[in-house]
Amino acid sequence: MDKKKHIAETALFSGLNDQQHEELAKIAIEKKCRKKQMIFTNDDEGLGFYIVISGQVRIFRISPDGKEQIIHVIGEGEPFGEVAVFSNGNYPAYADALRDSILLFFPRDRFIELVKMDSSLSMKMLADLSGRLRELVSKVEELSLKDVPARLATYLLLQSEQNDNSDIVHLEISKSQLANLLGTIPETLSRIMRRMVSDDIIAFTKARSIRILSHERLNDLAFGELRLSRM
Amino acid sequence: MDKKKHIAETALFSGLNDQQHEELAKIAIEKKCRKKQMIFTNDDEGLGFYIVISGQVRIFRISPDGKEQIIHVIGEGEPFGEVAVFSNGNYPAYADALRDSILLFFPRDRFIELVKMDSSLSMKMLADLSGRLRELVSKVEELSLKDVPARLATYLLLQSEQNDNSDIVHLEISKSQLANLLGTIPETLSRIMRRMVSDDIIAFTKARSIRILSHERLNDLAFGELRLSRM
DNA sequence: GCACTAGTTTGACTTAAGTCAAGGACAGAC
DNA sequence: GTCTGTCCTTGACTTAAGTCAAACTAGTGC
Repeated sequence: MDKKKHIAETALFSGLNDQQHEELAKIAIEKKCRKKQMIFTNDDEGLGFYIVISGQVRIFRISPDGKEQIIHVIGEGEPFGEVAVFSNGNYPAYADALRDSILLFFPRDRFIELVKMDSSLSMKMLADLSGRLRELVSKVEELSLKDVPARLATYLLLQSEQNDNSDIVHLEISKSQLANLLGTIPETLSRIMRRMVSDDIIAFTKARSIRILSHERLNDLAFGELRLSRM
Repeated sequence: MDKKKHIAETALFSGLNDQQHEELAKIAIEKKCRKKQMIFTNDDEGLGFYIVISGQVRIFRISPDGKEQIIHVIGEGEPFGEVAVFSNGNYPAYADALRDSILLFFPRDRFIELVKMDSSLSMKMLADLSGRLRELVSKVEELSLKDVPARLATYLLLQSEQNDNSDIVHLEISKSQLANLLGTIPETLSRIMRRMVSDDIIAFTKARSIRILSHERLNDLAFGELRLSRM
């Protein structure tokens, strides 16, 4: 595998120069994991961070009675586990693979050496962590201040936006995992989708493909200006 | 006001040397604000970040119908607004003063110049943002996976822990604001406190002073291993 | 000390969403 | 094509917690 090429293609490191990519590739270790394989838990010491080269990883927490809350879904080219690199201690959550995945692992000590020597790399990492914080602030808002239909609407709009405001949203994760991401259970998600179909806001073209019938009404739903009909 | 002295006393910058404190003091601007004064909104461009020298600030989001979710309560010596410095765009939330406050403001452009020149400063900021991320991951977990009594129990245990596991917790914010922090409403908070008093888990010594009667049962409540009696 | 305002508590009632169970649909392996 | 296991849907029911309103308490300013 051409580690340097993959590193250069990530959003995180793409603005760095060839020499920097070379240095990063030197310390990066390729790791493969199978679907459902645990990558780290919150009992594990934070020995480094990862970038997904192929596949998909979720970062999540588990409650004592086994319920899961997904914090992030990490797609190709994206980093995860950075927090443990820059603050002593364990990883703050669990990470496992939603699909068979190939990862690059950056050992903490060696990576920190690079960061200390290279201010453009440290600026990249500061921007990365700040972006993560923005996401989490929004997630806290949604979990506290929005009901589940509004959360789903927000998610669908965001997926559409990442696809040039396309009418078709292809779910990149299963509905059960989507429920875990939205802070609800699969039963509730299923019911809400049915109500959105009944209200002509969305339609299902295939199992995991949703057509948005009205961006405007979906937007109103996301911002609390519309409620779903009861069934 | 001796800016350099205050900067040196903050957890964020305390490990830096005298010269660094000098540089930071040169760019820092003192700002005063009154209780309830808005410091920034999420429509404001992120021109810099702040440190609380005295007083108390909350970072929060508001829903369309006016409900508030507090993201962080910022006490003396603590920074806020850092996210906007390292990622382009607006501040990610609102900030206002819970008490009359004195702040130091660090303009974004001048601060970034310092960070780029000084790897120990960039490492400090990376650690700061990572600590913030840890807090937010826990908050997401609590809002999704814990009921309100467990959230309150968790909060009280944390306050106690920060006071050497004292039996007495003095609430540093009003109960209404505590409800906003815990993602609930004052009515619910009041009812749950009453049930905890009835179950002999806590007692009120004064309006804002809580005596923890059983750390163990409070801990069990926090981790879902105990439920409150109904009233 | 008094009046006013803000914060808190309490009651009655409603609702969003969870629990539990079972059936249906889909995907993968042989 | 068939079988098995997993994912998803649906129904019945329950519950945590929210809404609305009013009363009570605490804090502040004069």
